[in-house]
Amino acid sequence: MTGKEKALIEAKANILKALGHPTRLWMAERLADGEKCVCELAENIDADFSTISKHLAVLKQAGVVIDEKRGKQVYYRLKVPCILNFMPCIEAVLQATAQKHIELME
Amino acid sequence: MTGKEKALIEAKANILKALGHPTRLWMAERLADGEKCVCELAENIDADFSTISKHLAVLKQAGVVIDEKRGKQVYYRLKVPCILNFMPCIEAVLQATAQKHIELME
DNA sequence: TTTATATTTGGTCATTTTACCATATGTAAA
DNA sequence: TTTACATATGGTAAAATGACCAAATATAAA
Repeated sequence: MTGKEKALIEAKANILKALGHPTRLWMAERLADGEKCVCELAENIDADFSTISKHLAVLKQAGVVIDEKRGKQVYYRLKVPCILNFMPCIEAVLQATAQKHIELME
Repeated sequence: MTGKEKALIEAKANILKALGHPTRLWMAERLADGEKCVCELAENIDADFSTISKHLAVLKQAGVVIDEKRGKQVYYRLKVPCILNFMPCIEAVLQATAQKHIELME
């Protein structure tokens, strides 16, 4: 594996890792239907505001979202919406894993 | 968010997290063109065998791969191949993040 | 059987991650 | 300009992760 290939794999893994946390994945899914300010994203998450802010920073650093400050608020949106096209497949994995998760999908 | 929704998000995040490590992502991509035994996967990875084995265990636990022992060897394969359909989009994210990564994609 | 090969498991340690609190920063409203 | 609001940042402690080594297990070959 060349250095370039290695760097590429690392960059890709980094994106998946960013999405690999329940809070961050939830926020990314929320952004599927358009931008939201931090306060809107925070509404349904039971965590400190600082925690939420840091999760958003991780998504931003990974290139999954971009932010824009407008007035007092900061709006986040998906940078590349296809990100979420993946979800049906992820759910297929869960289906295939049956037993343990099948009831989640009903 | 109901308990069920929370559990679902956690399960999905867990799959993404499993793929969110360079070694594991690399192995998953390797499996795209069919099953491989651990020894084959290990060939191009510079890490202890025990480390590789543990990474495979993570992928297995997440439901990304399944294993089958045949003779002295254990063969792994993707459980739901669509997993890798995601990669073009991941690469699109890298493209969009330009500057820092653009040279990786040439 | 003994021995060699392939893979997994258990233990340990350094590093990373995540959550919270407190505090800082930027902007709009009073 | 104060003040209030929205968000980010720094610090810190607890938990999770990842890497290695040593040892266990399973199977095939001698």
